[in-house]
Amino acid sequence: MNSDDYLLEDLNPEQRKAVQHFQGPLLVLSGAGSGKTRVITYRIGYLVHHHGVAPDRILGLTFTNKAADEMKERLAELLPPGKPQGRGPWLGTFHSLGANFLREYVQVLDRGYNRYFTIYDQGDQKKAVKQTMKELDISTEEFNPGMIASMINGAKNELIGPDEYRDEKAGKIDDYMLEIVDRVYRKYQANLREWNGTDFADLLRLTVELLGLEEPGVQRWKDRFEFLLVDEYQDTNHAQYVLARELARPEDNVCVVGDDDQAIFGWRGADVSNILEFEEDYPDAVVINLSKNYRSRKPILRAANSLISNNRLRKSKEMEPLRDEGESIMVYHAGDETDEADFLVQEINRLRRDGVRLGEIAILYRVNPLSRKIEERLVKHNIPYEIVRGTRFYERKEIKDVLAYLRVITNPDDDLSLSRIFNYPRRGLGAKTEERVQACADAQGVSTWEVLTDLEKCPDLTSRQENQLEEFVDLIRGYIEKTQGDYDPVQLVRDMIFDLEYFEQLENDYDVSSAEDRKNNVRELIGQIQEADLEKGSLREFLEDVALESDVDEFEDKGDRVSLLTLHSAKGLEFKYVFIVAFEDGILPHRRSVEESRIEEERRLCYVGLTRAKERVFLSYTDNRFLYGQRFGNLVSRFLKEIPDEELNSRSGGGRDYSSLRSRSSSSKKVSTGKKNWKDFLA
DNA sequence: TCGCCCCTAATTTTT
DNA sequence: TTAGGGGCGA
Repeated sequence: MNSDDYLLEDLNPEQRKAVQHFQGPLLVLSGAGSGKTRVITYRIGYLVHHHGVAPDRILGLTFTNKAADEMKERLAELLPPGKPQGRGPWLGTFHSLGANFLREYVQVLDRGYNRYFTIYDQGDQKKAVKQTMKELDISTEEFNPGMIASMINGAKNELIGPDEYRDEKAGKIDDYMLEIVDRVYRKYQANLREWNGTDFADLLRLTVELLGLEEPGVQRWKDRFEFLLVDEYQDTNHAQYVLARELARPEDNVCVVGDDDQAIFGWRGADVSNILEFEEDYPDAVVINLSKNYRSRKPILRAANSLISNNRLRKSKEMEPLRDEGESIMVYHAGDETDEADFLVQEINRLRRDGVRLGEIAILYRVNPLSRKIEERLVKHNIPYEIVRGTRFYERKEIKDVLAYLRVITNPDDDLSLSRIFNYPRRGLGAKTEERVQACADAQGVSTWEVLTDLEKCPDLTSRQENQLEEFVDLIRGYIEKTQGDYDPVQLVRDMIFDLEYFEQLENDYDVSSAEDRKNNVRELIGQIQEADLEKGSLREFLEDVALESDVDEFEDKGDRVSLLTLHSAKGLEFKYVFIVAFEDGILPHRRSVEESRIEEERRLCYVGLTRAKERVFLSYTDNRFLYGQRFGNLVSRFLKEIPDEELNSRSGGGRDYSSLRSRSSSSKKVSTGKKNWKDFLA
């Protein structure tokens, strides 16, 4: 025994095997509640302490910043004094790895990108696509820009570039559509280059492309990593799969950790087959199944096991409950959605009386609007709650506005950000003016800023327009100049907001409380810039990473509250008591998933929900649900009968008599027959 | 150009 | 129900 083997003490045999595995490919199937994070962090610790691997030769890839941060924390506790640590392992998301790499090497691609490229998020991307379509005279009514954007993303995630798109997709999608997407994709990509911008998918795609080049710097960077760990491997898309594969080469010291039963992001390009086929990709892979569940009481786990066994596309395995028996799953048949919410209130109060903290309770739902009614009743009964992941901080309009100003200042070619601030706060530069300037820029193949700084390039502007444009250019130029020498970024932003009369604009556009919220958000942003503890004179460092960090709630004080969240965002979390509401066909499984025959992912979603619970699960449904302004007659979820009866404990609640509502709803033309079935919805 | 009103569509979310 | 976008009149 080595003195470093203290790391192995608190691991079970399977976990220990995963931690001790040294070189070569390793697949760790980590069921819910099996101690996955512990295995990953211990494994890194063990590589360093036992095998003497230099920490900076280890790369750990995650999906979220949160997961990466958590790993860093746990690892800090783990790597006790002893060896000088030097540079630590690289722990981060796929995207941040790509972004960092590209900032250093993107110019090697020689396509006009430079290290100050802007990273566009999903919202920006949609706008960019829309603008591109306008330039191409493609109707944004006939073709939904969001849909085109997601098709482009889909292609990028499959590493299909604009030049390959047509050939790759020919025959797979409708010819007409193919033609449109092909054109938009090419032009969109050309625009990104011109604007020195990338979207999220490009961070991966361009990284993969660059790694394929023989450039010595690139190869040195790549060879720096000797051991690779990938968390949540079931969520990788093709680009991420290839990226991991390339980075692992040639030694293939790659350890992937994941659970095919928790793959719930197929709709955004994640490909379960990456994990299902790992053993084919790496024939000499060692496979370890972490099947011991430390989290849930037996009834919960038996229910979850039974449910998920109905999936066909999965590795056959079962979680083994280590915890004791417990209470059965309560199924509540509510009279209507109000009755359902009151059931929650009642049960939560009961738990509370038994000494349960509210923070140990979660209410999970399939679609966000379901939270409304619940919130209403929780408020009414004075139960504190928190919506986990509402609108993300960096997606708020006011934050995007301010960031857009900062981006334009550091990268004026960023047309998209420029367009965002062009007339906000309003300065009399309307859509027509913008359109005209953009058309000039487009015609000459240059960025809008280039045209703006030389208005002669754009002949047919009225003198009034010219004056206003010049004023705008002077404004931006003023800020650009301020960033040339030494300056205090926080002061710059404060001055800018003051000069722009940005707060006044907000006050003008929103009611008092909303404007106040928004102003506070801007103040919060300034606080974050301050906290970022910038090197003297650079906003750039802050802007570089800001697009990749959407974790909001770091700064909010977490009191003792019930958590309300979607099933998707519950992944990776655990609570003592879990309520899953609207356990109804059409909602879970969702109607659209049923229509598109994607039941298995819905079942996994349900599985994820159940396995969040440590002590007890409550399922509720109603055949009388008011949602989207209509009343629906839903059936209980088909998943209910996939859970053995003996694990269930059913109850029914009263509801109002809805037959009388028929007359009332007849005033609404839409609902003349009272209740509707999901089947009829949008039929 | 601005602002209001009407219409429509409505999973899931991270980067 | 409600948010967001487009159309239209001032």
